[in-house]
Amino acid sequence: MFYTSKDSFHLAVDCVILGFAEDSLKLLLYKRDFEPEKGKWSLLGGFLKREETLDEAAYRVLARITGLRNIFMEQLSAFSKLDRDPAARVVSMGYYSLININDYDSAMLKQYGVEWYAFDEMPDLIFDHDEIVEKSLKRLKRKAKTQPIGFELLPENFTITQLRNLYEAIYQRKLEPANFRRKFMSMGLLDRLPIKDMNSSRKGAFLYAFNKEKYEVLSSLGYSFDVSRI
Amino acid sequence: MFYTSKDSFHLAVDCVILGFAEDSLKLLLYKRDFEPEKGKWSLLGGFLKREETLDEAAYRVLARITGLRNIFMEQLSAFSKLDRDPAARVVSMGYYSLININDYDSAMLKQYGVEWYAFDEMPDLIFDHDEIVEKSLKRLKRKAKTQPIGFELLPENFTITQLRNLYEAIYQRKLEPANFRRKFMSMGLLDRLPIKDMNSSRKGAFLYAFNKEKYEVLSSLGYSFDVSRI
DNA sequence: CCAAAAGTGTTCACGCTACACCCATGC
DNA sequence: GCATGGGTGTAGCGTGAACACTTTTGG
Repeated sequence: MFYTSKDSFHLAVDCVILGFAEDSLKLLLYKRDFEPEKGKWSLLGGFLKREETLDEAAYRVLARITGLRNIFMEQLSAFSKLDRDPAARVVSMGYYSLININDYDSAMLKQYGVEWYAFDEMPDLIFDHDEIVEKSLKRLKRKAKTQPIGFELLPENFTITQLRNLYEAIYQRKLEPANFRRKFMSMGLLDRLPIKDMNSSRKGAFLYAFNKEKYEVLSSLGYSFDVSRI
Repeated sequence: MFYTSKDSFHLAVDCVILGFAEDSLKLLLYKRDFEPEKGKWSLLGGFLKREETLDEAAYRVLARITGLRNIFMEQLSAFSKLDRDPAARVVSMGYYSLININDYDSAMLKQYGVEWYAFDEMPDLIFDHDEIVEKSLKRLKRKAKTQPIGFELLPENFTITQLRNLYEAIYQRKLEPANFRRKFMSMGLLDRLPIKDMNSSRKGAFLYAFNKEKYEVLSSLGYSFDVSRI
């Protein structure tokens, strides 16, 4: 039959799992307990199975380690260099996901040999995983400007200063506190709670929640989220 | 050995080849001369071979039909639904490329059974190829706003009106001629030639050329191409 | 009262919008 | 001279950038 004459390939998914804590972006890395490259650090990955799509495989890998479902996750791109995995020809689909680091069950960390790393303290990764990480950061930077995906990285309630710290970590530059606040307030997508966070200042800072429903309504009416010019 | 226990898959590439003529965007479609779905229209595609990357496979497919090389081409995303190809499990990587339709050797059209279609006159496509096409249009729309990729679709020399017609086709809305002209002129990336195109008006319209070198210099200095607000 | 973070006000400049207007030329 | 598309001028408005200022409260 026609198709059987064609080459076939192992297909994998590799996930860049991003979180935000202590005012900086982190990613979850895995210390390999199997060959090749046993003992070295890598992204979380796995092989595609016959009865699942790539997206399903990526969610399976994520859920196995973090226990989390219904997470923001997106395809990056395919990585298909001939010798990227020295042991065999493997084509890999890169994914990235954004998780609220507090939701993450830290008991899982030891159990699976995974660890959070800030980007400037990251060990060398195997294969072309550095390239996948780089791509995920670029994507996050681009996407955060026109879609409210930043909130995926924050707890449900947050102060404007926390939100600004997140955007400063993503954009990698300082943002004017006054103008940043006004910009986000003016979009009308943040609900102010009658609660103050008293940890960071004597005056206390109001907590806010992102109103996803309102975003979707406005979005469907043609309004666009745009924080590309802050 | 570890890897041999894993499933393996046929991998394909499918290319959305876009051109611009008669003030509208077109794509190159292929009338299949093999099963499955023989006689129906599809994107140009092919199977990945053992000794090539996905990008190489996409360029090979493009070159075979158009004879063109050094073309703008980019990965869209992977398509991996279980039954997308009824004959076998095939995971496909979608690509899109932008070509100057005049460079295209029209003798090839008949020889390979391919044809240009405007989007509103497009026949139904096989498998999930409509989805791939849709994705390519979305990508083009997004990308054209912050990168000068529109020029890939035009001949080397063009009038400002032609350029505006292209952007109107991409954005799918009318643009103010006066403001559009000023916006592009102010970027300093268009070289005016001492030649007028006399076809479209009595007065004649100057021809321009996109100065890629200047763009790359400015780009590396941190200036950004941005026509997102016209 | 003071320090420090939260939050508000205000000015300025730039760039987009809208539309009026001039230009060149073939008929 | 007039119709037509090419091209310029310009007033008004909105918004981002910068920075001064007020508020709150624990020490």
